[in-house]
Amino acid sequence: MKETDHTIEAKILNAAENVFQRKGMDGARMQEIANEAGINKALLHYYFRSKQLLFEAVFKKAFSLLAPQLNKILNDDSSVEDKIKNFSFNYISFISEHPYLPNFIISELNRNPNFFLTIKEPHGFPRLDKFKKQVETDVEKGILKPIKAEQLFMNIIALNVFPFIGKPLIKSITNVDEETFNALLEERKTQVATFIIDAIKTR
Amino acid sequence: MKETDHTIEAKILNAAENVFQRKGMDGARMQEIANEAGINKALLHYYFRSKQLLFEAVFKKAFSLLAPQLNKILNDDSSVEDKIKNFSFNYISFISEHPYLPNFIISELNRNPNFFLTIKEPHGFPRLDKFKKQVETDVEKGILKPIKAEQLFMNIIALNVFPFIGKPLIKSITNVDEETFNALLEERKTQVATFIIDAIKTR
DNA sequence: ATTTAGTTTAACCAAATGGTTAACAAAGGT
DNA sequence: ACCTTTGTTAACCATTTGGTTAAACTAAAT
Repeated sequence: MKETDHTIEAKILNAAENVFQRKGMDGARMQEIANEAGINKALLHYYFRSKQLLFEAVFKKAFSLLAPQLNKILNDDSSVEDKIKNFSFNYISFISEHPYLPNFIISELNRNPNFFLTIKEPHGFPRLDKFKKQVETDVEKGILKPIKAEQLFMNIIALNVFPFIGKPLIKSITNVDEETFNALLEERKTQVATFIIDAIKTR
Repeated sequence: MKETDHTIEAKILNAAENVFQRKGMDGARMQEIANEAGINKALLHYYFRSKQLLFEAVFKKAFSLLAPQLNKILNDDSSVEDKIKNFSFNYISFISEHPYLPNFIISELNRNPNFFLTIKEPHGFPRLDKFKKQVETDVEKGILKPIKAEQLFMNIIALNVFPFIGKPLIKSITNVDEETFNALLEERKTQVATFIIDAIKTR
C-alpha cells in the first residue's frame, strides 16, 4: 500500500480511513484515530473540526474510489456484454485490495440514507441513463431477453459486491476457510460475467 | 405487526430489536431502548445483564428468523429449479416485512465475524452439504452447466439479499423513488429465479 | 398479618468520549 | 531581531453512557 502523502493531514485521513472502515462511524474513537496517526487528539480537531466532518471526508474519499468503477459500466462506449465482463473482472480485483470498502459504504449509507444527498452534487456521480438506453436498444434488437436496465444493473452489482459484504455469513454456511473463499472470489472474476451473460443473452 | 407477547421481557426484546436493528450495536443506547419499551433503564439490566447480552439475544432471535429461510433452500427435497423459484419468491416477501433484518445481520457479522461461532452450535444452523450434492449430481447429468454449489449459492443469496442491503445506493444511482423501487422488488420475486435458471440450465 | 421472593424505580457512579483551551514551538515575513 | 501566523501538545471540561445500588412496591406463601 503506497501511502499517498506524508503530510499530517494525509496521515490523519489514512488513520481515520482505517478506523472508520473497520469500526464504522459509531464504533470509531477519535483517540484511536489519533493514536493510529501518531499525533495528539486535539490535532484531529485542528484539521477536521469534528468527528462528523472527519467522517464525511473519509466517506467521500472512499466513494470517490468506487464511483469511477461504477461509471465504467455505465458510461463506457463498449457493448453491454463487454461492460459486464470488464466490470466483473476489474471490480473484484479492485475490491480485493480494499476489502473494507463495500461494507463501509453500504453500512453507513443504511445508517443515514439522507447523507448521500450531500455527495450527489460534486464529481461524476454515477448515472444510469446511458446504460439504460443501451439495454433498451439491445432488448428491442432481440440481442437480450427482455429485462429492465435497473434490474440488470442491480443484478450485476449484487453478484459482484455481495460476496465481499456477506463474506462472514457465506464462509460460515458454506464452511470454507479463508483460502478457499479467496479462491472462489478469484474464480468469480470470470464466472460472474459468464453467469450474467448466459442469463440475459438470447440465442 | 402483532406483538408476540406483553410480558416485560418481550417488550424489552421488541424495543431492543427496533433500536439495535436501526442503529446497530455501537449506535444503540440503553436509555433509548428503555424509553421505547416504556420502562426504567435499570430494568433492562435486571432482565438482560448487559448491553452485550441483550444484543446477543436480539441477534440470535433475528438470525433464527433467517435460518429457516436458508434451510428451505438447502435441505428441501425439491429440485434445484424449484428451490430457486420458491426461495426467491418467499425470501423477498419475507424480507419486505422485516426490511432491517439483512443489513443488521450482515453489518454486525462484519463488525465481529468471530461472534458467529457462538451461534453456530444450537438450532438448525444452515449447512450446504445436501444442496451441494444435488448440484453436483445435476451437473453430472448435464441438467446444469458446470458450476460449483458454493458459487451458485452465493449467486442466489446475492441476487435476493443485496437489493435490500444496497437499497440507498441503488436508489440513488438508478434515481428511482421509493414506490418505483418497491415495484422493482415486487418484480424480482419471479424475475430473479428466471434469471438464475436461464444462467445455469443447459438446453 | 407477616414474611418472603420477585419486580420496578429514582438516584447515583465511574469511565469514556468528543471537544476546548491555553500555552508553547516553528516558520515566515518585515 | 521582532512579530504574526500556523502547527502541536498536555491538561482540562461537560456530557453521555453502561452499569449499580438501595429502597420501595407487589403479590403470593406461611
